[in-house]
Amino acid sequence: MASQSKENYLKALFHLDKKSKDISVTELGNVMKVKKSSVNNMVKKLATLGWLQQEKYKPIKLTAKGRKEAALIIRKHRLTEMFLVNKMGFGWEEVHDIAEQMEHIKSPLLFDKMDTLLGSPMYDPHGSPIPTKEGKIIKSNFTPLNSFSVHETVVLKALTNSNKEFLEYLNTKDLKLGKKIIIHSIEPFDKSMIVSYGKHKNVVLSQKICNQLMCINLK
Amino acid sequence: MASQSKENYLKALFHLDKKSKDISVTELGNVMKVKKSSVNNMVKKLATLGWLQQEKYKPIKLTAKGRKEAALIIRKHRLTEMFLVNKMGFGWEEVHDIAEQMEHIKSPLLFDKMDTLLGSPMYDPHGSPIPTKEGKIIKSNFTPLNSFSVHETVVLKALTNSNKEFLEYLNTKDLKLGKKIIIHSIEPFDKSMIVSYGKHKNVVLSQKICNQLMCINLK
DNA sequence: TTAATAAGTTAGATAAAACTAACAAATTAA
DNA sequence: TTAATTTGTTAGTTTTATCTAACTTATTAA
Repeated sequence: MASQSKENYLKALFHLDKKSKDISVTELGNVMKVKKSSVNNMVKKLATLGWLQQEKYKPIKLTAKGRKEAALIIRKHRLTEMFLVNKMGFGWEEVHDIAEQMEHIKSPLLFDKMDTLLGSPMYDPHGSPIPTKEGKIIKSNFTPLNSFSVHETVVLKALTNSNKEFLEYLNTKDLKLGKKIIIHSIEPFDKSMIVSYGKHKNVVLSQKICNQLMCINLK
Repeated sequence: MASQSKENYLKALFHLDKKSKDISVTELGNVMKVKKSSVNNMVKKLATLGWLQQEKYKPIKLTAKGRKEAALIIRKHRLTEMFLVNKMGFGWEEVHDIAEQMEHIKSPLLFDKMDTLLGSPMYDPHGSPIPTKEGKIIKSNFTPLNSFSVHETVVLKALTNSNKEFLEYLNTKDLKLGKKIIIHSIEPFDKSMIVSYGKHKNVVLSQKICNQLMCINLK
């Protein structure tokens, strides 16, 4: 059974892997907030666990085994977030730090129970897919609000970023997953959008915000 | 913020303190399953945290601060157990190991929420009192089934021991907290009792078992 | 295409929490 | 009351995960 530290590296590796396939020691160090010599050290240990492959001076490559292991940790994280929000009444902005600790708990039973009580949810409260018990992750076909055009109506399905400040901003705007968003216009110079959703009419959303709101076209 | 290891020592100290006031290095080592030199080392660190007082070759004395800190960890443990049983459908024999991990989670909010959802319970699923947020523990006036006499009727209120095997044994006997137990007779030589409770008539309970069933006289 | 810079590696140090082995103090038994 | 035993302490080692500093390889720019 792996230490919490190893599990955290593995998670970071997994997230970097999604973006770029090739992972650098420096990048991983930045994410983990440790020096690159520490990364180097740890990477050797993770290699002996079969979670990644490493050749001197070459980028780090996660193995299938490492990816699966990571997915199972992320499963615990996301199930916890869903449980905290849907069963315990937490706001979506409050659950990350708790899930960050709970994801290291060794108890298949606990997470199975959460899964059952939640009815095997496919997404967490921020719209991120929950990996299956087999470590499979469904690929969502959501695209940023940015990528849609004027007069389109879309549904907010997920966020690319779940940091507290962003979520609190969305709370002030009453922007929740599932909301139907109508795009009225797009400012040519700053790419901000004027949209309506629910009771909120002609709300301005900056490009930065729009880029983090993952949507699908309303059929 | 203290490490998990320190928190575990503190808990062990608290439980030993309840029994004997004076705590020895050897005793603590036995409970923690570490060598006494390790205990000695750790005790010095806990002393600098103000959790205990130590004089060379003298027994260890928990401070009020240490006792309070310990009570707050035990509060998290017992609230978790109660939550797992009452809100998630776990059996009382399944929750100890999970709570053992959850008690180290840093999130006052999580445990406040459990407390609220449970309606601020006074006891955990094994009948142990849940310390208050201020670190106070109510003293229960329960006594072992042993201590009662023939023809008395008592109510099972708590267990002195919550190990899995014992709890599974109680499950097979359908012995739950709150059951009214009538004492029919006591064997003079082995002190076993013949009792009835609920639908179960003339059940034999060994002295060892009776000693771990904490009851009160039915008024 | 060499020189500067960035990225990766190695060696040695530190802190936490455990260990073993040796020793000192306290307790118990002869 | 001395001797044996138990209990407690100290010193030095190990493992994990970090660090700094020095060094090597790779990449980028002049």
